Parts: sequence; structure tokens; C-alpha cells
Amino acid sequence: MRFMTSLKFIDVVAREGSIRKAADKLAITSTALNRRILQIEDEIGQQLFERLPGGVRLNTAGEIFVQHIRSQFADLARVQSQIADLSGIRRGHVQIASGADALRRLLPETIATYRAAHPAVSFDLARCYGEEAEARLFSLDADIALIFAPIRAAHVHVAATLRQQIQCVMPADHRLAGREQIKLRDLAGERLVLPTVQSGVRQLLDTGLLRRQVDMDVILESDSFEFMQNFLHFESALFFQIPIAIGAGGGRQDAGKVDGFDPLLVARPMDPADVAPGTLHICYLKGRVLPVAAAKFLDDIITTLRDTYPDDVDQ
Amino acid sequence: MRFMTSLKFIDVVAREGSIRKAADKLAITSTALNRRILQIEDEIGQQLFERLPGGVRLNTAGEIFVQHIRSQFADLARVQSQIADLSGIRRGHVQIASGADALRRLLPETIATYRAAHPAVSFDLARCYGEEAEARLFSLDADIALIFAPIRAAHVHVAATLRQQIQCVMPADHRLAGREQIKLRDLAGERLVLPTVQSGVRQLLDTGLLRRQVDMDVILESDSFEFMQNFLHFESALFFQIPIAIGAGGGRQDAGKVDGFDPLLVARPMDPADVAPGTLHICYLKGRVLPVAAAKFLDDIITTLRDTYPDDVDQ
DNA sequence: GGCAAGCAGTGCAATTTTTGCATCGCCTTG
DNA sequence: CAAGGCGATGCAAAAATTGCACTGCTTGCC
Repeated sequence: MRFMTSLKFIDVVAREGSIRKAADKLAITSTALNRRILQIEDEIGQQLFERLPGGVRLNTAGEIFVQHIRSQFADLARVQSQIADLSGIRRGHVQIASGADALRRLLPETIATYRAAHPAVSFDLARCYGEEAEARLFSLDADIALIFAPIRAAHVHVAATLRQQIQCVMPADHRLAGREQIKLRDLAGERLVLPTVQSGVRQLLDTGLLRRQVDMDVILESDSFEFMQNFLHFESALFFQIPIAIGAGGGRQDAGKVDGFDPLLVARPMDPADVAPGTLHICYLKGRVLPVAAAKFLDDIITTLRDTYPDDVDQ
Repeated sequence: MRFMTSLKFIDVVAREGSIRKAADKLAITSTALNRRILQIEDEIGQQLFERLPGGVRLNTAGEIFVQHIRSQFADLARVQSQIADLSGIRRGHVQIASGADALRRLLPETIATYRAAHPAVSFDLARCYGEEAEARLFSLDADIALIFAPIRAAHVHVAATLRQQIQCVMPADHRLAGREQIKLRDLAGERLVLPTVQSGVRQLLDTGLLRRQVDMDVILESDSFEFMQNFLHFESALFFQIPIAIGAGGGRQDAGKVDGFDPLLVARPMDPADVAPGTLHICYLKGRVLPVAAAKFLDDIITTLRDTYPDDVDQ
């Protein structure tokens, strides 16, 4: 896309914060890049970057312009996907920003199914927490975001939500494994593994714990489900996850099973009176027209979720 | 804007329907233009134009792509106006598509007032009928359209509407000049000057006349208010207009006066039971974010209308 | 039926634009 | 105060775009 290179260059310079670094990344000389930027600033009739001793930074005009550039790129991608769609080959690229929860089972399964139908569509997955996911939507580095946390920014459009009750995961022979529901005071004296404070699960737990003084033994904080799962094979403890992350339907035949097969672990829901259910938000940037591939995939996710959790999906 | 030239070229070729004609218009050789187009088609990976013996025509992919190009240009204009706005100089360009009605007094006055406040904003006025105005919105040749007719296309967003009762304009000494309202049957035997069939006024009149058989003497059809007004100085006749076109407020102190000053003509409303009131639509393309200047001007128009016709404006 | 006119595409040389190198002046940091 | 990083600039080399001359094609007109 020769006709977009200058714009792409500006985008990269904005991200790198330095013409020389950007030039390295773009495999051209800093002087060529510098002159392209000067030329565009000249054509726009406005300076876009502040020149600082340590590099460059977007000024207000630049912020506006770069946002425009990014939306142009996103729009071009949409147009190309739409054009490719005409010729029958459903090509495209879908960029997703997601919390760790959905990365575990929901996204792998949904993407695999999708790609079975449309093998020419490629995916890009960025694992990140709520705020960063929203930023990625805004900078058009993500088409779709799956956020298990409240939505902060007004520019995010929520296409669907999924209510999820936090589950307590424990060894199958744990003393609490027989309970239908776990209450916070049951955790007294237990060894706990908590997710990082940035995660939505942790925030919900903290909110619950604030109200009740429970004396617990937090032995570990981690943001890796895999690690926590394996850790429990060696030391008896409890950790917390939401159903989509452990692949267990709420109230279906595989309820209580972890990952659908791990015989050593079981999941039991927390009492909703103690820990409020959280909401997974499936969103995209407000006002955007998603590329064909992304729009279709968004549909697929929502359909999958509705099939799995028919009562908990809202649109 | 060097980085937009190739795209601009494609737009022009699409409009001209021929590479050579477009090349003439763009003051380059047809061969250079031809190669630019081949190059872009190569980069997109899709043919955009069908090659016909008499020139070129957009194919489906091309239609999509050209629409994208035009929206990019419109968006760039918005961004520039936004950037110019930052530096205090409110620069910009506003493109308006309007029926003849609003061109007469509403737009001249509103634009003059606007330009007094923002002298660096320039305007472009295209007089056209409903359907063409909508097409101009879609091809982004117009930011704002003022249409006195029903809206046909779904892609038009109506920002405000103004109800207007059709007025009958006549010499001040006409036998009907004393009436408060004119009924269709009053027109029997009168010499009438009608607006062109494309105009919304005519369509409303025709609808009314369909129901009542009135024997009239249509001596002239014209789409020029100026002509009709001057004609009445020479031959006694009636013609029809809406208040915004004759600069008369509905029920205000200048009601019944034409153009605010012409002592030879008076306007009397048609009986709403005979001729239904029409609606002036102030619209822009759905989903568009208007440039600062255009958005501000749209506001001004609506404010002006609301001040003049407080009871007839809806939003 | 043939011929002129109009169209898009192409090979090649001229021209314009872009790039890279060397270098400057500026600022911060150690 | 020196060193290192930054953006800007003069100048020559490299790459691209452009224009000219020409091809092959179709349509329409004599």
C-alpha cells in the first residue's frame, strides 16, 4: 500500500516517540523518515510533533491526526475484507484484546471453529487487562475486546454481556469439595491463591472480603491459570476463576469439573450473597463498522456463549 | 496532500468514466494516470475498474473502494477543520445541497451571519432537488442538505425538521388578498404559476389538487422564485411558496409580506385542509462526524429556524 | 466493408522525488 | 565539561514517476 506509507510512518513515529527508533523499525534512514514527516507537517500546514531533546511527541493536532490515520487503516482493512468477501474468499484479519479468562477455552474453541469455516482469516490475540483492552480498541489495535471488568470509557460499545459467578477451584479431596456453594467464611484458615489485583475476579473478591473480615492465608498471587492449576497438584490450596475460564457450564452436566477432564480439581461456585457475580463484556469501538471477518467472529462468540450459558447472556 | 493524490485520481477517474478525460482534468498524461491506477489495483489485489471500449467503469469492488476514498477525504477535511480549530483560527469549508426554497433568504442570511463570526470559513452551495441532494450527501459532495420533500434514502440522518404551510403569493390588489386563508376552490379561474414537478411544493399542491377537481389556468411553470416574483409585476397571477422562501414568519408581524419589503406582493397561507403542510428536512449523512465548521453551521441553521418558527421546528 | 476516432496499455528515456551519508547544532546526563 | 542521543540539512546516488511514441482493441460512421 504505497499510498499509505507516509501515514504508516507517522503512526510508527508516534508510537516509538522517536524518529530514529521508528526509522530503525521501518528499516529506512532516520533522515528519510524525518523528511517525510516534515513534508506532511508542511502539507497539513500544522506541526504534528513536539520536538523534545529525547525525541518527539504528538501535540494536540498530532493526536487528532494520528487518530484519523488509525481509523483510516482500520477502515481500509474493513474495505479490503469487504472486497475480498465479494470474490467468495472470505479473507481477513481479526484482532482481539482479551483477559486471561477467555483465552483459556472460549477463544481457542471459537477461533478454531471459525477458522474451520474460513481458513483464510487470521487472528491476533493480545492478553491484557480491562484498561489496556479499552485503549487497544481506541487505538484500533484491537477490533474486539473481551473484558471481565466494568467498562470505564464512553467510547466502548458493548455488543453483549455474560454474567459469571466466581468459582472456587480446589483439589477434589478438599474438605469443601462437598459443598454446593462456598461462603467467604468457609475460606477462613484456608490457603488461597489469588489472581492479580488488576483482574476482575480479584476485584470482585476484594469487594466481598472488604465487608467480611475473614482471616485467610494468601500464599500466592498469580495471573496464570495454568500455573495455579499445576500448583494445586503439589500443594492443597484454593483459587478462583470464572466458568468460561475453567470450561465448566453453570449447572450443566460438566458443572464442577475443571477443564472438562482434570480429575484432581473441582470447582464450586461462591455464594452470590458473599461475592457478587461479575460481567464479561464483549465490546468494540463505538461508531466503528467492523470488517466482515471481525463482525462475523463477534457474532460467533456471542452465539457460542448464548448456547453455553443461555440464561446469562444479554445483548 | 501528496499522500492522497493517488486516491483523488481514482475518484476523478470514477467520476469521469474515462482515464483520458480524467487525465485532462488532472493536468497529467493519461499514461501516468493509467499506471497509477494499475499500480493501486495491484496493491489492492483487486481490479477496481471494468475496462470498456469507451472508457472505464467501477466494478463492485471499485464502488466499495471509491466510497471508502470519499469518506477518507471527508474525514480528512473534518480532521483539518478540527486541527485548525485548535489554533483559534476557525477555518473550514462547508458544502450545502439545498432546494431553491432555502437559497432565497434562509441560507444567505445564516451564512452571512456565520461568516461575520468566522470569516475564514468558505461555503459551497449546490441547488438541487431532493433525490440529488441525498446523492450528494452520499458521495460526500455535500455536508448538509436542506430538503423540502420526503426523505427517501435510509442513509440520511435528519437533524431537524421544519413544518411549513404553503403560501399563495399574489399582487397586493388581488381579489384574494383580503382572505385569511386560501382554499383550493378559490383558485378556480385564476391564472397560476406553478413550481416544477420536482419541487416539494408542487408535489404537495398536486396531492391536494388530485382530490379536488379545480379548473385552473396554469400559465407557467418555473423553478425560479425571482422570475415568478418579477413576472407578477407585469401580469396578475398567483404562485406558491413556503414561508422560508419568502422570508415571512408564520404569524409574526411581517406575516403576509413578501421578501419583507416587496409592497406589490402579498402571501396568504393555503388552507391546511386543502394542501397539507410540508416538511423541510435538515440532514446529513448517517454515521458521519461533520467537520467542526459544518457542525457549527448546522447548529446555526437550526437555531435560526427555531428563533423564527418556534413552534414548527422538531429535532 | 473499410477507415477514422477513441480507448486502455506498454517500452523507453527524461525528469522529479526519495533516500542515504556525512555533518551540524541542540539538549540532557554523567 | 565531555559524551551521547536527538532532530535537521546539504549534497549526491538511487528510485520512482512522468511524458512521448506507439500498440492493440472496439465502435461508429461513411
